[in-house]
Amino acid sequence: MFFYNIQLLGRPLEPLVYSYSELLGMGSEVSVELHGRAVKAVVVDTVDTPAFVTSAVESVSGFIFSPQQLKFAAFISSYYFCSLGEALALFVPFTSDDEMSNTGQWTTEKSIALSKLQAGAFEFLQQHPVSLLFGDTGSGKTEIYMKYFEQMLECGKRSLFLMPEISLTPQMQRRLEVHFGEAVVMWHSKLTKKQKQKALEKIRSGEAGIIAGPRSALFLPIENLGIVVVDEEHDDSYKSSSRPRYHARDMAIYFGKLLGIPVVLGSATPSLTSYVKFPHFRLKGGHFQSGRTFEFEPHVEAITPRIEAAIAQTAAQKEQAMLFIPTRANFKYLICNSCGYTYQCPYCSVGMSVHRFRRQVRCHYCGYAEPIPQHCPECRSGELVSSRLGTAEAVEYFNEHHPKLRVAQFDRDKITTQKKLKALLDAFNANEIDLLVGTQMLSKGHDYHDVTLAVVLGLDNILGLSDYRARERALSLLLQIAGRSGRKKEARVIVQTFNAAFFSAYTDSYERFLEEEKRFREGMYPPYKKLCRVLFAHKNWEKAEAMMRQMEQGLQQFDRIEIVGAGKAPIEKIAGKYRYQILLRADRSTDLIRALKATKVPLAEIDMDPVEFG
DNA sequence: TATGGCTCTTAG
DNA sequence: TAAGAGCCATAT
Repeated sequence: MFFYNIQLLGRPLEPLVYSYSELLGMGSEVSVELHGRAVKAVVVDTVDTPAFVTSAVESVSGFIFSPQQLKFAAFISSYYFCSLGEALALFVPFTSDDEMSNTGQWTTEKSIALSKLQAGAFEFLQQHPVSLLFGDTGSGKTEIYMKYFEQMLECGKRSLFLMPEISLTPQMQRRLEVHFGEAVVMWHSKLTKKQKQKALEKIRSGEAGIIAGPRSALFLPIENLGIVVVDEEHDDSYKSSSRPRYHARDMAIYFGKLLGIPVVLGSATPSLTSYVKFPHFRLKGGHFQSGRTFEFEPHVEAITPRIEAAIAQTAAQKEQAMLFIPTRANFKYLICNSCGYTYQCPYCSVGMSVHRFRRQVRCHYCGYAEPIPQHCPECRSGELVSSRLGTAEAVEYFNEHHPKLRVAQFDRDKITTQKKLKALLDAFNANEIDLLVGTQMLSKGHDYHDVTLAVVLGLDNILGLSDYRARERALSLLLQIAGRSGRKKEARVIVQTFNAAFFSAYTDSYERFLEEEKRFREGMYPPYKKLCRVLFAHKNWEKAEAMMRQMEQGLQQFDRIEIVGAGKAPIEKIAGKYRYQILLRADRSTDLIRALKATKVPLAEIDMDPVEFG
């Protein structure tokens, strides 16, 4: 009988000991019984005969996690503070019915032609293990990636292409398939079981040459990988907001080092972190280098006469406009005009948003909804007035005041499926829509052919966040949205803000912003310092606070880390749980990890390199 | 005295 | 994470 340390997949547990009559290799995927139920698990160690009674491994699946995958998982587990079993659960195993065959034969339609500038960029990227392609929208970054993929295919290697969101995969798939046909495989968590199996078969057989998808694609069992490309590397969607709270861009870089293969990051508005850490190639130009004029209007978010006129005029010229508002629903808040009370969710310390069509107020954190209240529950006399304009309200406004204008709403409330997304983008590009009103969704790399007016509201709300990246986020958002316009024809960008001095200083050069932002971050924030957030959430606030204080005391023993703050989280309660947090800063992550490992208390949820501070 | 809901403990 | 034990409040 042999005894093994076994990690249960997806469970936050230390390894458990099981026995088996035969010798099992490290990384073997097995099925074991826990509480009378079969659970998938992985063999991670051999151990001596234990003093307690063990049960036997039920079955062996045949899939074996490679030494590299095990090493990768171990790194994720230690860096992001999760069990090895939780890290291993990220990886996609082959199942026994995935067929094995020979390596694929890849044929590409025709060689990808690059401009002189693009060729220069390509050469640059090839010379560095990790590099940043800092290219304006429309400057042809994708062709450069594709050239790299083509070259990989020629030497028999596969390429992994990461993008921030599932919603971006169909259009990229079409684009890749023009050149690479059947060698393209898209992977994401929303694929059906069948589609997943088909994709895995193609990966296993070697037919797949280019594997593309959002962050989960990083954990596919790809043999013979030659390059990893992380497109739109600045995008926060790469950071997982649940355990393991990994950053797929950072993990792609780690993985690339582990395999000894190049990693290419690409963005029109790169993160300061990548800009500082890696050599970059500046790819300028694109559709319309000077094809945008920016106008600034100092105003709180509202549809002003100037904006209304600009949109009407654009439509009159048979051209298209987009309107960005960082808020869903009709209004974000309902405020008492007598006592100033903001109508709050009973389960979360956030305001309820007004959804007039549904005649409801809804909490955007926990989903709780109720009929729109008529009177202030605090003073019982005041009227409730709505504030902070949202997309739905803007759409209704235009429907009412400009009935001939064809308006569509582009946000999470309206675009709930891939089908709806495609239908809307098709309609927009077929010129059946004059004005697209949307949230952050507008800023993602969807294809819009011919927008000549971009109106951007509410940036001050982002700039005003107490987040060290508020400036970076607000400016990159503006430039990403602006970049959706002016592709064929000169475009106008109207920015409603009281911070025109800030935005106007950088609209023509994100690079200049990055250079100046360095000074602001130096000695305080990433990439010059490491941050870590430790969150405590519990129904009982005393318990959450007690655990937080206990951990704070423990952390005070370490002198290479700084406790930036410890107390209530900015959003004190979500879904009935009270939240406390500790923010830590250090020069090196190893010091943070050492202190946290030694101090860990129950309830503590550790978020390394946080991107959210609420 | 049974039943459900909740919290806490523990898993091999 | 998920199941089981223990505890308390309330129904019966």
